[in-house]
Amino acid sequence: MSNNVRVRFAPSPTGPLHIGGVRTALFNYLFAKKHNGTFVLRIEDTDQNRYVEGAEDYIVKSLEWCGFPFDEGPEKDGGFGPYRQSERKHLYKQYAEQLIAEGKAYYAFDTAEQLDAHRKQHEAEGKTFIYNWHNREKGRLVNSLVLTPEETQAKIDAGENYVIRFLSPQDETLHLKDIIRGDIKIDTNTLDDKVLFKADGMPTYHLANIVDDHLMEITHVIRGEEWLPSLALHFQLYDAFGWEAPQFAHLPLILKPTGKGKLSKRDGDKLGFPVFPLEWTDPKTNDIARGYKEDGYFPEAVVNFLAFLGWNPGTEQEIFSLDELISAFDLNKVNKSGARFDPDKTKWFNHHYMQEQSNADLALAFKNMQPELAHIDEGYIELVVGLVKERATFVSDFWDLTSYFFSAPTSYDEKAAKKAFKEGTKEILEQVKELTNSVEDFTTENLQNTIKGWITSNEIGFGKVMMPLRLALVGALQGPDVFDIMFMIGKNESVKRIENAINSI
RNA sequence: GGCCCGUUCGUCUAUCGGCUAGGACGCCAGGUUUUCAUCCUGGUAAGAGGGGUUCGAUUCCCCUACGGGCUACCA
Repeated sequence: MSNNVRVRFAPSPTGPLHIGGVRTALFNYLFAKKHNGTFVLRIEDTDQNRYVEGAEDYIVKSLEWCGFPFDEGPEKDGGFGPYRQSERKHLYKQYAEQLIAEGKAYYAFDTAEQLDAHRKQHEAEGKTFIYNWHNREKGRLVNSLVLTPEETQAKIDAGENYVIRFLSPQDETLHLKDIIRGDIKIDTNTLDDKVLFKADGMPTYHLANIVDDHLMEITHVIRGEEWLPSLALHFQLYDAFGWEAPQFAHLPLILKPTGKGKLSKRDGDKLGFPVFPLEWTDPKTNDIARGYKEDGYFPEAVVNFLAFLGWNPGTEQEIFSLDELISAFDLNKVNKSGARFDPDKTKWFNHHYMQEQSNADLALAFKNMQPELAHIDEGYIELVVGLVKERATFVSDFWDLTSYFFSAPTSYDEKAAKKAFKEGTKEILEQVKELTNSVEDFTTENLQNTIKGWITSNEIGFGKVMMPLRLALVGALQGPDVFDIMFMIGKNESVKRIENAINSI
């Protein structure tokens, strides 16, 4: 086996990629790049019933948007393809049969109904049904261990449905190794004889996974904690085949922001945040699930907060670019316990990355989003964005923050008007209008000098002038520096808005 | 029910036997901005409980409690 690190992200195309899956992909990517290794995408579509149209494409697009595309995968063969398990179908059966030939697996003919009845009966008796030697002894199970070879062959010849099950040993203690969790001991007597090969001719996840990881020379399996209970089986399978097992790392789960359980789509709907990277339209119901991209998150922000769900560098640095993550990443620093998802912190990250975007890029995004801006000069939008971006978290915040740069206020905030428009305000605004008109070279600085100078020399009080002036220009008591606003909208528009205010007091 | 994993501020987390238990988000207060927001400063708040081991436990071990996952011919 080569020394090159090879990891794989192996989702099932059963729907949009959950944010937890994106995190798993990210950790695989970081680990691979950290060790100059290869990041493989493998599509695990062995369950034909759950296949969803468009899901694979969605997965690929999601990884691209996040900024960590795979090195090897569907349509990108690195010499280990094909990368869809449905296209590798022909590979698996021989391995299952090899195990049968070696006495490490066996045929089972039990129907779903029979198994269900067994489980129900055990439950009624307060016992646990385990499909292994416990029940074999009683002869209730129909498989090649209790039937004679002739009976077994007869059933197969008759075309009866069968599965192939792994024969797990009696009275053994397995010692499993996990990079994140250390050593785990398992008593084989608690293990089911898992199905490796299904009646429909497809392998189960367990078989396909082990065969493919071996054939694709995967060195490290980094996956979610929900797989931990399968680890014993997987180790036994490697052992049964005589293959060297990769190293395993089971990532902690991402939990709901509040309440019990792991993060689900419903939490996002309920608390108002996406749980998918990209928007997804369900092909059957046409239901739309929102995505981080469409909600206005920057991929850098998504990557940064995802990286900190279950991992941290051990320093006090929290802002990391993808490259910085690669050099800082370490599987040994991954936490064991589940991480609650915090939508507020993701917003904080987005606000941070907003400040790092260029005004030109933001202006373009803003313009594309806002129909009112269709005919506005991009250079102007860029200047406006530069004035307000520090107070925005999303591009979609811009319109509320800047609409008065593009059109005059049509009303004045009631509370603000009460505060700003008082006795004598009308006269003051008349004067301000005159002053504004008198400024020849209409710059922020000249405006400021003129109006502030006038306030000071006449001892009027800044609040009495600045508040109504702001309200006249903006319509509310908010926004950046008043003189910046006047400069941006220009002399004529400034004068017009002051007049409007005078007329409405 | 059975098996497995976990447990530090409300949340994400640092600490790898010797600390006034650190940082970030959130929240609160003050300052800057003669507006609002940003920003800056400060504050709030934690090692589940009980036993051990040890000169000394958040840190190691055991029990309990709680949380999570798995328990399909799904991945």
